[in-house]
Amino acid sequence: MNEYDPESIEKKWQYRWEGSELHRAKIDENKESFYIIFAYPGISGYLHLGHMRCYTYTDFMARYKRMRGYNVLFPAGAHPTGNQVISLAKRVRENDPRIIAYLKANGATDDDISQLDNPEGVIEYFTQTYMNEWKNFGLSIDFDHFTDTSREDYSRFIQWQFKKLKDKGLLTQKPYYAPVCKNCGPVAVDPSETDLSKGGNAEVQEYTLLKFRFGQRYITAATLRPETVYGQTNLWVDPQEDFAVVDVSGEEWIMSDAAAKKLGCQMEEVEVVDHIKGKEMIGDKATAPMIHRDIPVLPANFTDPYVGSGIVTSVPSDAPYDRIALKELKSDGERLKKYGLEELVEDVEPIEIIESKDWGTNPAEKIIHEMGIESQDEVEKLEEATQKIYRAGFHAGTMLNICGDYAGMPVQEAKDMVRKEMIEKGEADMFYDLSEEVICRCGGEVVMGKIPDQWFIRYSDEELTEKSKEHARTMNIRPDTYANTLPDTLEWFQDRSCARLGNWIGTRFPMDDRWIIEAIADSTLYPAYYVVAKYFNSGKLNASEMTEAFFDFVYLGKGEVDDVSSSTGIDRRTLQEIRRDFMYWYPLDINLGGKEHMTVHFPVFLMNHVAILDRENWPRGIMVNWYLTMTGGKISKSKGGADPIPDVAERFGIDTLRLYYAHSASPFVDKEWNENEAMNYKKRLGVVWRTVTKMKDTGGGGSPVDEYLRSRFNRLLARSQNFMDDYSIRKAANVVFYDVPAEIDWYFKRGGENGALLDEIGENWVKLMAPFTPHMADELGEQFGTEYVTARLLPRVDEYAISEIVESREEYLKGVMNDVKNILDIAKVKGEAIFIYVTSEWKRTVIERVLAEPDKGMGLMSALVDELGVTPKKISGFLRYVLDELKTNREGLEKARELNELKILEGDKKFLEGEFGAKVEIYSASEDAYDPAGKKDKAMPGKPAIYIE
RNA sequence: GCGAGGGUAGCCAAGCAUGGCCAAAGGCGCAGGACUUAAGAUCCUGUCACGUAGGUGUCCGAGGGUUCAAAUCCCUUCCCUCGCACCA
Repeated sequence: MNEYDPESIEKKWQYRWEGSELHRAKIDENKESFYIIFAYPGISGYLHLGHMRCYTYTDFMARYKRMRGYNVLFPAGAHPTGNQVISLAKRVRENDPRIIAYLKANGATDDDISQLDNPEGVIEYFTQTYMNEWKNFGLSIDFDHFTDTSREDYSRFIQWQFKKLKDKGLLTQKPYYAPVCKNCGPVAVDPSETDLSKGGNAEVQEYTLLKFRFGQRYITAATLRPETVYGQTNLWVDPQEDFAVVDVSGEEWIMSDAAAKKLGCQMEEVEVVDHIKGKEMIGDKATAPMIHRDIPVLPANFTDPYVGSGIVTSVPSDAPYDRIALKELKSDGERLKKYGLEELVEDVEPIEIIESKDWGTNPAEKIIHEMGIESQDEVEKLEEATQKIYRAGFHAGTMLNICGDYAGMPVQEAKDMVRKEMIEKGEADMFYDLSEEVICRCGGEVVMGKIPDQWFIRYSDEELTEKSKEHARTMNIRPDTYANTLPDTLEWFQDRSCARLGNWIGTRFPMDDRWIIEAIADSTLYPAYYVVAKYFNSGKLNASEMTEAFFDFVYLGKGEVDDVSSSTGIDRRTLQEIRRDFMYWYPLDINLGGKEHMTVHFPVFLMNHVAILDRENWPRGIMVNWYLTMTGGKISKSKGGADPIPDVAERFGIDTLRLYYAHSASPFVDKEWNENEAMNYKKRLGVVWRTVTKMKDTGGGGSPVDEYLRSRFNRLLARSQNFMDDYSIRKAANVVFYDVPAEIDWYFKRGGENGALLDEIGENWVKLMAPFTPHMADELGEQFGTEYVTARLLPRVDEYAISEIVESREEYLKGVMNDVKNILDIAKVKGEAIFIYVTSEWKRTVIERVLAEPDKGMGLMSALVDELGVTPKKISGFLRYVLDELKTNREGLEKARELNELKILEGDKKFLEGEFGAKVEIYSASEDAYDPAGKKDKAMPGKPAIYIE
């Protein structure tokens, strides 16, 4: 027969599947439905092998369930919501050489590229590309249900969803602070974010802006540690700097110009009315918040106008910077004199406020001493010291007695309470900033801005949270670790902003069309929409007909069909058909997605279902897959680093890649892509191919090993199905592609050649392969005379074929062969003749008696001595051994008891002689036989004695 | 920081829930052989150490403990990876 040629096979079958109805889901009330999706991809570039891992797992399950008799719906879609598509189009329009090279490397033609200079073109091109790649991977997707989130019909659905959320009181508006670009509006600050040109690693800092009364004005100082206000001793101001005087709702606040600008984005009515030089403030006093003490303003040069307010409140007990600056100042006579501070500085000493186990009550002093810090210019060391003290203080610190109402309280608790009290009393305010400079792709600066009327979905709602948690516990969630953590995640899940102002792709907010619904929020309930999308795609529905009444009827069963029909213009039959479709396919059985979704998509996916749909339609399962990585990091669409899929597919073959996904690692660990390993899977498929070929070409008669193969195959068949039912994809693939062929090899080795049996098992084996390597399976199936093995049912386990005794016979034989090999290895004998002595019958009798009365122990001795006619010494020795074995290996004893060893070995004498190229003689230890080394007595049931010469 | 997961032989990777046929599956790599050749082949054998008889010793990040018995259970400790919200 022919050689394994993946390329031609895969093309052939993909073409045939495409022309068939095999993957189209049709309602069949006689079949149980199984509805599975993968989390659809956002459109930001080409798919890579990491995505395909997730999609392929979905296909394994879809194909497996189909072959187990379920009616499977497996749709797909794409998610262009957001600004990735817009920015990609913009870069193409600007002829960005990097993006052009990326597109070309992935096979885009000049024609394609010319189409990509506008968002619509990008969406069109990539949705087509994705669909092609899915088809090329042999995914059994029903494309009749395809949708993407930029389409008008999808928007109709999302608007309905948000109306429902509004009706349930789950939408709310409140102020929100977020990174914004002046030109582009809100932006995400994230290392993988393509819309930033700088500062992706920045973190949002939540400062408390302390207000120090300073005459008619206030000096402001921003701190991350509001609880340390009890230890304030002075303020630090850079005498070289100029500061702005800002009018904030009638009060005058002093801060750096940069801070004033930032504050302007976070508060209304902020206006710079004056300026003041830093040195003008030096030596004066200001009244500190909370402690209401007058503290001096002292000169320092470590302050930074771009951090906080540019002015620092000094807590020398807990802040290494402050401690060292104070020391330096005190010993700098010249400077003290210059500003006339000699007396003022005398009383400024650290005030102990917090105690922690590791750092005592004066941590700053301790750490600068330990780290040998001598100057405020040693920035790196000081940053490290600050971090250390901050962590220790926050987690292990306790407020000391001096801290008023908060004395004795852990720092963790005191922190928020102190801040709250000061804000309520008007002595402080919130101030948000980014930890480093962030620049938008457009070149504009990104700052923290206040959005006063941000829309949120109220995921904090108690009833919703409780219902979702309760339901999550009943769901089928893989892996188990996620099943355990999901309820907790739901618990801490807070309100989440769900819309944004400005221009990007998405659905207009139905209550206020200045807003566009955000990307996480418009992709929670979409499995419900796939069902409807089919009717839109086929032209049976148009978007304008998708009214609130329509969706209410389809998803909630609300309203009379006649009313809905007349209000929407959709005919009754279509309405009823869609409703029936929805009720047939829903609920969703599995939502499969990458681990990045664990704290993002999956919780909101679940909560929106619970919030909006009836209980019977809440999702049943979630499966999370881990990443495929490339040396070091996760593969990223935005950063490239992954080979274009068509190239890889051509080199390895699709079935190879599919087997690689299935078998090289469990779905629940990260896996590093390894070409060498992938190559080995290609070889493995070659081996499988040849084995099947050999099975088909062998046509002999029956033999005793037939029973064994039948037993083993059925056992493995059952095992593989148990694994698949348990989502243990890797284990199932291991059985199918390694364990089964190993048994078939053994069968051939033992001289098996039963043509009918091999045909039967061969075809059944091919069916087992089908979910994993469908192209190869259909090709091999066809050679057995079955068209579309992938569309058949998996074979049923024949329980009667499974036989312990038949299998243990072969195990026994393997054991004996292993012992012989062992001896041949170590004992340097020629191995021309092998003598095997099977145990004496009396030993078997001892085992019988022990198994019959296991509690009697050595008490069995006297009866045995009478009965067996063997010397008591031999009996007691063996009995002791058996009693010992009984504790650890009862099963082994039971098996040994049942074997007719002599018969097995006699039957396979020729085989053994062939294997070892030696003469084999078999005796019972009870008979008188050639035994020059006195081995006979060593024979045990299940383990014969062996002598070789 | 918060939360989760993990460290098993040269590498990848099972096993751990339910302690005992666990020197620890399987794959890769490596070595030797067979075959016969240009194929990224295939097949067999070996691959912790020692051992001229199927055995013994040591071993599952490190250190303790429980137990007749620990890769598996408990405690301590070191190291690694990942997710953390307006990014999909």
